[in-house]
Amino acid sequence: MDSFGDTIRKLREDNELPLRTVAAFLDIDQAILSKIERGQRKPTREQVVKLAEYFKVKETDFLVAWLSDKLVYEVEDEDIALKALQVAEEKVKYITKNKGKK
Amino acid sequence: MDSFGDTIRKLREDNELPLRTVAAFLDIDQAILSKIERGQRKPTREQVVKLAEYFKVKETDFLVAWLSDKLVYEVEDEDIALKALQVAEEKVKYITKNKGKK
DNA sequence: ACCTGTTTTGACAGATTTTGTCAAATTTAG
DNA sequence: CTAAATTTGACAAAATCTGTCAAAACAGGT
Repeated sequence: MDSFGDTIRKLREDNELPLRTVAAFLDIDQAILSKIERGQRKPTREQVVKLAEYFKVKETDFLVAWLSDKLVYEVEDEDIALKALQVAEEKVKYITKNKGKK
Repeated sequence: MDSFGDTIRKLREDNELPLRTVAAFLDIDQAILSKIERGQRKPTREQVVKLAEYFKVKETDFLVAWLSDKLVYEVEDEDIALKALQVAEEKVKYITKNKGKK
């Protein structure tokens, strides 16, 4: 069960790229990328999109990994985490179902 | 499928209380409470807890409604919203399962 | 129409969080 | 030991959050 950070670290290491190179492509300091890879910082949506492009991964896959990480982060110190996620799921289903109506 | 704001508005109106009164209990301006009820502002965790106390509702129920609202807010303009929630659910299950280990 | 109390709106401000830079320290690989 | 790569932490600018305040809009009663 890898976090987004784990994923891009593996990709970067498999391609034997230094932080510097990838960070330059993202237009940020390598310190930030280092922290993102280790889960100390959350990347922005734009950075995730760029990373998908850079590593030639389906953008949607990266976005799902990133967004779900954010959700986990948001609920993780609540013991009602699971329940909240499930209720949120129902709400989203309800909302998309009634999209455009009324 | 009510949002947290809908819920407390109904409770307040059922008890025929003006915004002023409830807002005073929360120690905020009534303008904020008005916005919270209509979903224009997100209440803080502490406010949710106080509201549960005020309306004599189980704190957990309010926290679930509140947290799930926040989650919906966070994903709602992504078309991968549902998938992200589901992945987040898996991650949370995985994390709580391995709590205290390693 | 006119009061009176309630609610909503929007401009504003202070506090907090996010997002990043930079340089120094640490780690890793020869 | 050296050189490159990575990590750490102090700091700053920008963005977001949380609230106040006063004016505008609304609702009900007389």
